[in-house]
Amino acid sequence: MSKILVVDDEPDITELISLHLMREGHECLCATNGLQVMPMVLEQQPDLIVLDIMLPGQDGMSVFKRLRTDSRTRSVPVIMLTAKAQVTDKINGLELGADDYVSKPFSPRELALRITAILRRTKIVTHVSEVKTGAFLMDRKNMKFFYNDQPINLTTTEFKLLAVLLENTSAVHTRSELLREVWGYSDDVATRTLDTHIKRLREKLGDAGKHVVTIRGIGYQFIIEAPVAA
Amino acid sequence: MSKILVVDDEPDITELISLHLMREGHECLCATNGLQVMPMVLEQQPDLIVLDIMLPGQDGMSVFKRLRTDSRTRSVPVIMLTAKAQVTDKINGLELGADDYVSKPFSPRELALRITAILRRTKIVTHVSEVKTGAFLMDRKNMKFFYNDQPINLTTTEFKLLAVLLENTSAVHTRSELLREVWGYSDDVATRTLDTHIKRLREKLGDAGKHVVTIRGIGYQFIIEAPVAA
DNA sequence: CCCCCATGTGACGCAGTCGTCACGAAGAAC
DNA sequence: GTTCTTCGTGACGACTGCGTCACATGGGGG
Repeated sequence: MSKILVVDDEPDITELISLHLMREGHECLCATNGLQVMPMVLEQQPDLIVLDIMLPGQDGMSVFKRLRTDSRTRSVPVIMLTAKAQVTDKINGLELGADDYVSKPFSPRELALRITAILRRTKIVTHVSEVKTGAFLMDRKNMKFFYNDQPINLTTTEFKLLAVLLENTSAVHTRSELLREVWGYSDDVATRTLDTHIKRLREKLGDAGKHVVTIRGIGYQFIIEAPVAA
Repeated sequence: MSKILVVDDEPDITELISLHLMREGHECLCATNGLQVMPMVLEQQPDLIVLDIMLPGQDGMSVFKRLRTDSRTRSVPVIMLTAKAQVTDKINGLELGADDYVSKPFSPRELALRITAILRRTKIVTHVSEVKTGAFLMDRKNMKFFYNDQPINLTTTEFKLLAVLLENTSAVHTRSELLREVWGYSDDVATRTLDTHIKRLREKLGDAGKHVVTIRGIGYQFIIEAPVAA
């Protein structure tokens, strides 16, 4: 049940494709002119785009480049469609960052399956959200945290706090920033809760707790570089 | 700089592939027998697998099925490799959930680019911590969950449970799978904990609780399609 | 050297969450 | 319809995690 944008100027092809896509249970949008693409993508936010290279108004390749250079559309998967079956073109498309490449004449069933494959990947992989920072590994999916491959059991609040600190290890995170990010406080509140949780975090981190550095009068910072031993 | 497992029994092909992969800066592992695959994947945790359909010991298709039915390996992208270029085989592979399909003879450069395309997708999407599924929005970063933009307060366990269910809305999640994924139970345990948490989840979801469907004797499934009204 | 203030630390009570159990309801098999 | 199994549900006790407070510590400015 995904929203798919098909961009092609040949009515019989778009019809063929959308027929198959709808049969698979997808919602299907169509555009026939390259200039319509960006506005449509921004407005409709499709889950995937099928893009013909040959287009009137603006050729498909430059449409594709625009999609990939705009941060709002960069992550939308694109399958390229073309009549030229030469390997060089195929490589051009993939090289630019297309997710797949299908040459005409193509089996609409195969296209539909390739679409499904990419959509599945998009969804599955989203869950692989392990972020490694130095000897620290943050596994968002299982909400687990590892230091030198040793699992460390953190509570929800501790996990969030550490996540914010690890998000940027070169910046100092002010007290109000942390209170906002972790606790959702919008205005400055004088509370010792943050201090207590920093303490608990340091305790659980053991040796690694030294990486959590107090910036007096400002806030806290997670410093990766080996902290100066006491 | 990704780890890639190439499974093929033809030395010249594996050599060709690994040469190109290493040139692109990837780390390359090889297996020549289907039986080696599962252990290697579990131990090495490759980022992507290139799998030939024709293998001694165990044919590629059944290796692939095993990879896709085990939750520990389900999310690893697989590119299928085959000598049979017929469309039917192509469809077979994609249908089973391969991420791509390349027929011999193939351009090693094209294969490398397809690999890069899939890896790029894998990585880009990893950073998107918000996953939208139908009217449901799961925000892993802030560990928040929304239904029709209404925030729903979930506990850690409830969040994990729902995350696994939403991971694949087209599959039934068995009781043992859920107990393993959420609670970390490795062997089958007879417990009513799961039932209770399903109940609590349904309560908190309110109307949307209907999407959590019991598959009697098997487990549970999150079904997006509008549930049959009572 | 002294004082002030920011932070560290331990203790405490409340609220929320968890797992278990007993009982009832609902399917499935026959 | 009967029986057996599976699942839903409510209640309960134990435990964990949380925020607050009081007091200790320690750095910096005067």
